[in-house]
Amino acid sequence: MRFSRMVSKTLRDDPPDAETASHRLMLRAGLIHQVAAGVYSYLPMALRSLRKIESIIREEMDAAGGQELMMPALQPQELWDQTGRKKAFGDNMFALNDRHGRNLVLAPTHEEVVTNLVKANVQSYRDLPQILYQIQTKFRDEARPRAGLVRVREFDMKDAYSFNADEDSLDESYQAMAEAYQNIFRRCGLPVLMAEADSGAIGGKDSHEFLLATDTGEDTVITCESCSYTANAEKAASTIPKLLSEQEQCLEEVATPGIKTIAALAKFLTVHESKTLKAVFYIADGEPVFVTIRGDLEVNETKLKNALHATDLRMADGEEARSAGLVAGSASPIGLNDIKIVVDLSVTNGNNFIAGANKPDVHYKGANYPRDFEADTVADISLAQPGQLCPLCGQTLESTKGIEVGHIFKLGTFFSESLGADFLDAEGQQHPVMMGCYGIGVGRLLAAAVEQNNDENGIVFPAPIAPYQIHMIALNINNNEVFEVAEKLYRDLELAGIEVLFDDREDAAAGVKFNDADLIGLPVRLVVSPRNLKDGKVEIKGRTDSESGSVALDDVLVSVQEVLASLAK
RNA sequence: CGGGGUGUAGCCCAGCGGUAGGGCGCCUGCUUUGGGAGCAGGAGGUCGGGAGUUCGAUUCUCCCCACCCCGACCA
Repeated sequence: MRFSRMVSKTLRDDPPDAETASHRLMLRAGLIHQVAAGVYSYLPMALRSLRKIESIIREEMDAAGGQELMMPALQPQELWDQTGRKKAFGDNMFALNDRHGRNLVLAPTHEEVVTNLVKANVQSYRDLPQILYQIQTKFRDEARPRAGLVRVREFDMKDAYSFNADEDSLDESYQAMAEAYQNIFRRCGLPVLMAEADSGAIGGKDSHEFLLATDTGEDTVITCESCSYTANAEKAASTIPKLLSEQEQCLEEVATPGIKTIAALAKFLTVHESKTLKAVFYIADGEPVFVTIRGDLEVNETKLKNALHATDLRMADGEEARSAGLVAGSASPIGLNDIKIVVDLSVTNGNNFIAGANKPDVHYKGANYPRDFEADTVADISLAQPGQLCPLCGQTLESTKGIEVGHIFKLGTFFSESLGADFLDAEGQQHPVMMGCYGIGVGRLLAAAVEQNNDENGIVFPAPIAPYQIHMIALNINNNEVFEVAEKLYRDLELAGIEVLFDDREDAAAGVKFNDADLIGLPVRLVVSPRNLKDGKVEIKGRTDSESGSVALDDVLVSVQEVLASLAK
């Protein structure tokens, strides 16, 4: 490709609205163009990268036994009513009417359609298992699109769906997909974290997320430094050091004037925060829930939601808390009636806690569970934190931010039961098909790759997904020799099947060309200039090399092939 | 949905109650070519939209819209 013919322009200034590196750099390098909030055009170079990622995904999906198909984005709402997911997605789903007034939606994902397709085509255990996949545009009306291509409303996504006769078979498909995912990210040149994940309201027993570690990621991953334990913070478990059990004390009021926070309480009474009880008040599916947890820990709302089997969970506001008889700063499960009480496991580990007394400026000391208050539910609802201990090996846990680029789920029979996708087993018994689903956000993966791979000068594309392999600059192209050598080299490289972006601009200064090359970030830069040609040489430099080298004109092709081969490893 | 911010040329921005400016980019010509060059000439704007105040509004007031950031949200 000739730079002079490219439709996209690089921007001299950083776009002021773009905060995250990938958003800023993709706009500056002319990879994407914003159309609306969370809606982008992919310019030719970004599309080339996207296609490369897609083709790696296709190869690995096919190798894992997947069959590609294409399904409509435009779907009847009725289909989503059958599974109840119209309501579940709510405002996140784009909905529209056709000319007859029929209700249609733009699909945020395709379980309904693919399950119906399988229902029509699979009747026997002999037809199973199946893995079907698609790479297509999906739509979600995100409450807040952000960070360029990281969270958008229209996006390119690979989704695979497995259909199995039983759990063992589902396990095999799930395992095959997990391995394919590892292959995909490795082949893209992207180190990925595979983390245990919350399976959500519909998910079955297993779920894993694939994340690229970046400081700007939306997800937090808890990892163990010494074993393989890796889990999304929403899901992660941790071992909390046991407290020494003391001789049980009596419940006794203690004056705590003006004390409203755990930190102030612990300081005032000169005890560790772990000797206090924290009280948090939630509304779960419209019903008030009182939660108590040790003062040094935080509530994990995902775990809480799961423990309550709730679909909607939020913190209660001050008014709701007051009307339930709670006193801000001194709230307590002790003496509470008529409210569901959830007690974190940590509260059963330790005794003689300092707890609120539901009276202003007064706390209890010597609070003990279950002597002094009851629980409707006791469960692990605490947020795993770095510094706590690994539930598998007991070593210290760490925390990393990451961007979720893939997610795999065992779905079970939710969709097949709602939509009647059954099969007959060898005994002639009818069963709903077991399902799994496996997604990769392709556009998001591109953004995450840029987010993870850049420096102060621009993008540093991993070679497998770079739009071109070579960025060739001709300096002083009006010089006849430069012109002829560069043109010939361009032809030779292309004939050798090497992808070249050839900066043939006549009017751009050397500095402009160098800066654009750094900004776009292709793996290898060649410079043809009068200075090097004097010695019969061409300059060659890897994007991450600090120094450039030079090679004789006749050896350029071989050198380039060698460098690219070493990058492919 | 709450909080904050921004809308002026392709991009980044300044400005002001009297009808709009700079830098970059773009076009023409000349000069120039190793890290965002120089000279000369030129094109390009319903100042986000609507209403109001005013002799006059890009500027003041109100309403709306769009976009960005934080939070809520993200099967």
